[in-house]
Amino acid sequence: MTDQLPRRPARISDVARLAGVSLGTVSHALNHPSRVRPATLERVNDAIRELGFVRNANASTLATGRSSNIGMVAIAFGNSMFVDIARGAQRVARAAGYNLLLAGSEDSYDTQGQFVQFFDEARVAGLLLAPMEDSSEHVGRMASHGRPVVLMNYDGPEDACRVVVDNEQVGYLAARHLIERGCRRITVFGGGDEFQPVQFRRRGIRRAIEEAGNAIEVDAVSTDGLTPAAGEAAVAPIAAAAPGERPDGLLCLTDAIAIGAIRGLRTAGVDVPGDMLVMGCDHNTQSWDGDVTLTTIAMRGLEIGETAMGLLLEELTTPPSEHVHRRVELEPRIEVRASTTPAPARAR
Amino acid sequence: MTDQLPRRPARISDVARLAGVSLGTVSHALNHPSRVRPATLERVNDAIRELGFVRNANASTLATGRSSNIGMVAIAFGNSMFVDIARGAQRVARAAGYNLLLAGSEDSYDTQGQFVQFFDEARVAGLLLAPMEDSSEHVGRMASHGRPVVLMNYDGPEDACRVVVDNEQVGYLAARHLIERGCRRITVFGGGDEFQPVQFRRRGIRRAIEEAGNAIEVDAVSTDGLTPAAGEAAVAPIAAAAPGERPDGLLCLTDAIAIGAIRGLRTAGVDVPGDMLVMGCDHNTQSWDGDVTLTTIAMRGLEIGETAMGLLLEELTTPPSEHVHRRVELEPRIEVRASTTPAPARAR
DNA sequence: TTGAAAGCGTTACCAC
DNA sequence: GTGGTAACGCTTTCAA
Repeated sequence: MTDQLPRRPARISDVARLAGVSLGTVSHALNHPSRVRPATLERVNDAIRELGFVRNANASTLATGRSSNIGMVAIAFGNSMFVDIARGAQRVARAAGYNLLLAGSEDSYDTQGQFVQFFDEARVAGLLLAPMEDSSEHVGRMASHGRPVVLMNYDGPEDACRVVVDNEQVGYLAARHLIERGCRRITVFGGGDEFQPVQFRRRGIRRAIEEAGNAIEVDAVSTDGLTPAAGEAAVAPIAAAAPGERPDGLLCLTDAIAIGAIRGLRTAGVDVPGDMLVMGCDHNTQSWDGDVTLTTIAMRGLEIGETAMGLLLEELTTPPSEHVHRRVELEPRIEVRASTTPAPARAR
Repeated sequence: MTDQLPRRPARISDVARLAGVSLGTVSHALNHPSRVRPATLERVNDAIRELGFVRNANASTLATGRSSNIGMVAIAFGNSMFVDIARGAQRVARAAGYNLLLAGSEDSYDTQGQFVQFFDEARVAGLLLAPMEDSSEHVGRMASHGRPVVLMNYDGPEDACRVVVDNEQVGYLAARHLIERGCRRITVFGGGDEFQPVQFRRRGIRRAIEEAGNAIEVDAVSTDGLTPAAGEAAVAPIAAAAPGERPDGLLCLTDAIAIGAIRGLRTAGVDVPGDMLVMGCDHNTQSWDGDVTLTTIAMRGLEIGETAMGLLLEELTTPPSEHVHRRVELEPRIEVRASTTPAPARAR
């Protein structure tokens, strides 16, 4: 099959020599087959196969100045929304002849910057970025090098196209759901106020509460982080309160926190959903490993990815002078599950 | 901040001119700062900053013939095990100064081949591959170009290092769990016999059944695919059977199928875990969106990723003549949840 | 310590 | 149609 290991890969010139044609002809055969006589083409292809030749994309990008690679850096693929986004973007990219390269920033702005730099150095055609905070600096760097950036899931001052989900509506839907299920005393649970989606969700929650008039009592408990462990730790006082003293609904600002909270409550003997309804907000299936399935809000990741890649491709094929940045907003949807469905009403 | 958009990015020669040194000196400043006089270095760095210079990695890779990028292609990141693998690999790669680039083959051998080709063209240093079937062809191609490949989660004839989880043990643990929980009539549920992990799991199931003597009645139902929808469709006859006629335990060969099966059973009025215990096998949190939390087997993805990247880095730094391929096998662990925990025994 | 110059593998333009 | 040949931007060796 494969001959001896050719430590040095075959080059176009090797193919040319073997096929008995010139280097330029091989290049033509590769890039504009129609401009080459069929017989010659065949000889070239035979030589390519025989040598196991694989074109060097680095040289190619260097020579042409263009690349068919698009980079995507997301907060963390541990959050399944970003996996969905990646899948949606991937699909659209491939259909258009582009490759999507993925990198996870692991929740760190520095790491995000390193990956942006990496893709910049790799001279990708464009970048999809799902940041966690104002990333004008990173966006600006790419843009000043002529590489378009589309932001996802973040609304900031950056000068770029973006696709977001209406996070105020996320909070609104969540709060209204608990109210409709009979909660009169709701605790908004979780930290992360430095993250924009969380801020918006809080605003939506407020709107739902106001709509419900004075009927609802609300307070807030902060967690130290957004992990299940943080949720479990911070829920202890609530779990320890007397039945009459504790909230009947826990609105968690992320799914990860919700899972931890449920674990903490049940450990302390508070039943979910029997004694308290609990829900999450961000459809992070990766977090769904608790004992109870979680009501949450679907973030439509697939569509975010598809839309964002669509905007990027559009920008790629439009003269910069004619391009106008756009902002697309998608509506979230609630997904009701066991954690807010007390036994009597529970589907069997 | 950023000046006019320099449609053409700054090159080393631009930096050299601005700093008043030669091109070679700038390159030295970039790659061997210690060999450059501090004052010169500073002038160079100022120029770099001023011009917003970003090194062209394509040119660099082309000139040196080496790359600090490693590619990973996995079946699909919709399966959370592969996300875990990627995170583990990422961590180890970065610590060693490598970048990990991710691509999802979306369950298609062709797509996998295209990404392998892509990484081959990009001249990555090495490749992590989580294939779904014999990929000797892809492995061989990379290997013959001097690029090491480490396989993950697959045991095939390929000539390469690999990290696998003991899938026979997966099946064994699953079956023994159901037996211990009192099941006497178990249906092994799901298709995918063309996939190696599934084959191994079946073997382990058989071993557990044999160990239990003649006490256990077993049969098998095939699904048409591995999706929740396939599981839901195929479970209909079981759900329709009279209580005395149906199994008391359903051992699903993947989590995705299990979720579908549970949905189908409950829709038909069969309670899980009340009337029947159901479990999955592959710890795919992405599938966990049913009404009941799922007992499953943890696949230790993080460790697979870390170990595989470790092997790859080792191979990268060993002369090919001295390298000997290794196979590392990790032991799975069971995670018990609601779908196999009937009410009486259920933790509250 | 710095500079000049020869590649790295492709592409693309221009002759033939 | 095909064959030269000059870039592309960087690294690295060798001299100065």
